[in-house]
Amino acid sequence: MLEWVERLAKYCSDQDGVPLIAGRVLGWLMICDPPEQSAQQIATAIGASRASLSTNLRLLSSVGFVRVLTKPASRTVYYRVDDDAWEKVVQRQIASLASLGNILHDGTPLAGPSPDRGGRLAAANEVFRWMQQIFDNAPPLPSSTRAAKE
Amino acid sequence: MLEWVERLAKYCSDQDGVPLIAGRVLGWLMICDPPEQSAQQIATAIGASRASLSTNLRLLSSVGFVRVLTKPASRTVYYRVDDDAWEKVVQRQIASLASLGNILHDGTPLAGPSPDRGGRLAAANEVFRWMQQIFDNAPPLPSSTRAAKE
DNA sequence: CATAGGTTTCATTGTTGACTGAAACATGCG
DNA sequence: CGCATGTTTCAGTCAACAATGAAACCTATG
Repeated sequence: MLEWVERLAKYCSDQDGVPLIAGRVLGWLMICDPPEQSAQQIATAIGASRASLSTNLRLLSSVGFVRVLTKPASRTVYYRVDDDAWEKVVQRQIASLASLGNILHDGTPLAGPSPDRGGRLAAANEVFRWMQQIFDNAPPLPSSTRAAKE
Repeated sequence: MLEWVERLAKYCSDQDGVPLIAGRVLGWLMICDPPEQSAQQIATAIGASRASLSTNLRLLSSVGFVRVLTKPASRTVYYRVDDDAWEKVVQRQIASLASLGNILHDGTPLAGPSPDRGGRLAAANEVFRWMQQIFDNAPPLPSSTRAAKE
């Protein structure tokens, strides 16, 4: 249970630069029952200070990974992971790669007209064209399919 | 010229956690003439200490982004960006996302059997299946095409 | 075998950013 | 109005890491 949370948190921290505690929050919110929990509940579950929770919950909701919801007749705020959180993660990674492709594309005219037989920038640009093409021909994301069902 | 290098370096540092100087080295090696340069040359080009160059060149070659090559009758070591460097970047990002998909998949049995009507983990797993499928149906990478040409 | 050009190691410095406790802040209830 | 519960802000600590200069380390060449 908590080991799995820690595994996900480690991924977030190592690979994506997300604060460790934010990763733990995400992990916990993916498997907790019920799916919506107060800052206090999360804090005790993952063993972090309330201050950290405040900071990280604000971060996570500002980037759209968790939803903030309030229940009637209760003054506590509940947090819940957004159903499309991981889709956003994937989309952002792809967008980030695309922008890297743009940078490299912009660099093409700068490369010296040297005996650089088709290497370097040409190879780089090919890769990003390849990626572009893949996503152009890709089926729609699951979320849009889900939305269309209604 | 150097502004472009800086732009790429900033991307590397901000988005990928690569040290700023390593990003500058990569950028410079993408557009310099000739394509292979000594640590000294790079150092003066991007304005960094030789110590930093040593550290970052070791890093970059250990992860396969730059090649180390020596010329006969010269004791200086030359560095050159690998033609497939950016392809590796893309591949690693994809692999990283796939491993994230695995983590989330492994979490599925942990989710409480609560009234979590198809949300959360199910949605997450859909996204990664979607991604998997895309790359399964994708054309081969440019590098393999290039290799086949010979 | 000494030297010179080039590269690496080492210890230090500076900066960044996560994390925390304590205090301040809001808000529903008696 | 005061209290209790829950959340946020603030200032400070601490660890991690990039970057550097200086010194040590090769190794071809004369």
